[in-house]
Amino acid sequence: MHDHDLCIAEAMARAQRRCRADGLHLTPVRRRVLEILLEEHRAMGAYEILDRLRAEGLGSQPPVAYRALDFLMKHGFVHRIETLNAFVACTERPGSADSHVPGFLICRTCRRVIETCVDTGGGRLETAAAGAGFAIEHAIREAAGRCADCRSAA
Amino acid sequence: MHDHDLCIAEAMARAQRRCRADGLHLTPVRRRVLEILLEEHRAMGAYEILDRLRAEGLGSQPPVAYRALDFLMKHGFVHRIETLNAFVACTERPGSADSHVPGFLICRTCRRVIETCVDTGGGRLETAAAGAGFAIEHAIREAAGRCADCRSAA
DNA sequence: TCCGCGACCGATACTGTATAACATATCGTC
DNA sequence: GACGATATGTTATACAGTATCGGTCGCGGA
Ligand SMILES: [Zn+2]
Ligand SMILES: [Zn+2]
Ligand SMILES: [Zn+2]
Ligand SMILES: [Zn+2]
Repeated sequence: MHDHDLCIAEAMARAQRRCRADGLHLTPVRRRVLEILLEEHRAMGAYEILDRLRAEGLGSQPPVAYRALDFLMKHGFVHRIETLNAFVACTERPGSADSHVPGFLICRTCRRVIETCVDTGGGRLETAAAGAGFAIEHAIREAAGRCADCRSAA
Repeated sequence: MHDHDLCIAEAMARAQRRCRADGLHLTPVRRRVLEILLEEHRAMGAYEILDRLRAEGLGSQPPVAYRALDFLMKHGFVHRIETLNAFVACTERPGSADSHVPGFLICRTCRRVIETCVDTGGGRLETAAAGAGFAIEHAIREAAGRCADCRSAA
């Protein structure tokens, strides 16, 4: 069991420090989007996030949410889950400068996401790329399935 | 250099045999969608495929294309490229019964896709899944970058 | 002081992706 | 012919993402 309020507070404090240190503007909208993703602790669609913002008077149009998400992704606070067209707060190395290569375990029932750092290089994909003269710029690994909680609940 | 007409004909013949053997209905729409993807030899959006079908009088509404793609994916003739929300004909083990785990090298310039079979098990993602009690049902690996042709063209 | 500039936000409108729901057609079986 | 299973036609709508314009605010320089 984990103290989720504390978990959120710490993550927000870390983000705050990182932004201050690097001269990034963690504006109210951006801050709140990150907070929402940390609170939910699961993958959320852009329009679901937008609904929250709207309810709180922080912007009601798609570009508001997408701009905030772009900022948060660019600086490593949030990841995009391609298989869901959704977004999740980084739990592994949030805001790390070297954009780490994350792998995701995505529960198809509760949409909670387990993030892991995966190695690059040496895999079959990298071998094939080298053999074909293909220059990899960005790789993703995502696995769908069911988390421990949802399995025991069934 | 490869004889693309022959490449398509062989792939279609294989698909035909497989469907006959397994009692699957390779109907005109399904057949044509597979053929289009083989001809193009790159990732295509559902609506791009639909435009072709429409021009040929084979159906004009989104569900027509999506249903054909669902059939072709279900039986391993076509793969979905999650990072592009697009579809590509399987070139590795088309129609193989055991749904193989494909990895994709996706050129961001020409949208051509290199498919490779990647191993499952032993990777960090699998290790993390085992540790967390997460049951992986479906894993994907996609890498974006630039193919050899597009790199030498630049 | 005033101006220009850049960063952010607000809003409209649009494109693109995907599915729900219901109607129709076709075919082999009883 | 009635029936169930399968496939297709059609309408409507939900969900995802972008282009573009305009406004505001803070800040540095003429
Ligand atoms: Zn991360
Ligand atoms: Zn779950
Ligand atoms: Zn070919
Ligand atoms: Zn290319």
